[in-house]
Amino acid sequence: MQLQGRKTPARFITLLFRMFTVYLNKEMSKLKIGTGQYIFLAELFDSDGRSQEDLTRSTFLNKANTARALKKLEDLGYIRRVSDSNDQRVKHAYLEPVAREIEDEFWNIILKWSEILSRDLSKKRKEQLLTDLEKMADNAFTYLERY
Amino acid sequence: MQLQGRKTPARFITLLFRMFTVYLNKEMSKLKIGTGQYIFLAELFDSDGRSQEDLTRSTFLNKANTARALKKLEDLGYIRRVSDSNDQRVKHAYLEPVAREIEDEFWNIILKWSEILSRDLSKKRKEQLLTDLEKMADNAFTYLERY
DNA sequence: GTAAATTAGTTGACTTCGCAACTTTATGGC
DNA sequence: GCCATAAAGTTGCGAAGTCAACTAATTTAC
Repeated sequence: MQLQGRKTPARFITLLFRMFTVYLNKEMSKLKIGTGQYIFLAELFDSDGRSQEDLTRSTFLNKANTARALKKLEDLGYIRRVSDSNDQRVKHAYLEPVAREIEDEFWNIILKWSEILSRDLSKKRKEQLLTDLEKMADNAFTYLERY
Repeated sequence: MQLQGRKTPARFITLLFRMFTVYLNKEMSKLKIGTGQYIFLAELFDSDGRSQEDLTRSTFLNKANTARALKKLEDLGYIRRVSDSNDQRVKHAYLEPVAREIEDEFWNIILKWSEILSRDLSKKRKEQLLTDLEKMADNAFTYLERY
């Protein structure tokens, strides 16, 4: 693969994301979900019952998009949305059993891609890389927070 | 920043891309371009006169999307599209002087983000990270090629 | 040399995403 | 308590992206 021109982290991340999207579009179609729903399912598998506002913040997507993606997941039967009893403005998203049924396959798709990416990297290198990726994400987050 | 749940390269890349998009949307609006045009301008600044097919392959976007994004860049006056004299099917995209005028500012926006990301990483660490990102991109590319 | 297959690009229909305006509910100041 | 403000979610509209069907030009097979 020949990336001509400037090699910056930003360029590689864009490229890696684009390739991941191509992969996801093919693999996730088996589970009847698209790239628009993938990220929300991942968040909910990590911790169920989050509010839309919370999901919006942790995905860095727009709240309008969150509302529509969750609506679609609800229509598909993967989640249900429940109003907070203390604050009627807030809606929490809860996974339905159907979602749990695909959870293993879902993570396998993500893990497979992660293995493809880190092929031929030593265990030590992989760990270092994950640490650095986390550091970058943290730096970006801190910057955007005080933007 | 608290990424709960599984820490895989794939998750971090998704997150980093999302944050980059938020940043780009704000910064690139100064140059009157959106995220849809950014990636094509970057490619053309790297090497001018590429064909749409070539740009489609190196961005991992859909050729339909390439056609429309270039049409928009053409309408904005940033590029012109010229048919190949040997193969009338092929169209090459060439940067117009107006595009060259914003090139420095364009790259500064990208470089600034790259610096934000790698803040507090040693020079050695940064180099290692770039090498590893390139390796991952190469692995992904190889995989998708023989998909 | 010509018909069939391939390739580059375009278009239509649809999904994903952002922005801004809106509704509804909650909070703060006085 | 009451009004202004804020906060969570929804909706309209336009931009960005995918897929599949199409057109036009080129290549391949015989």
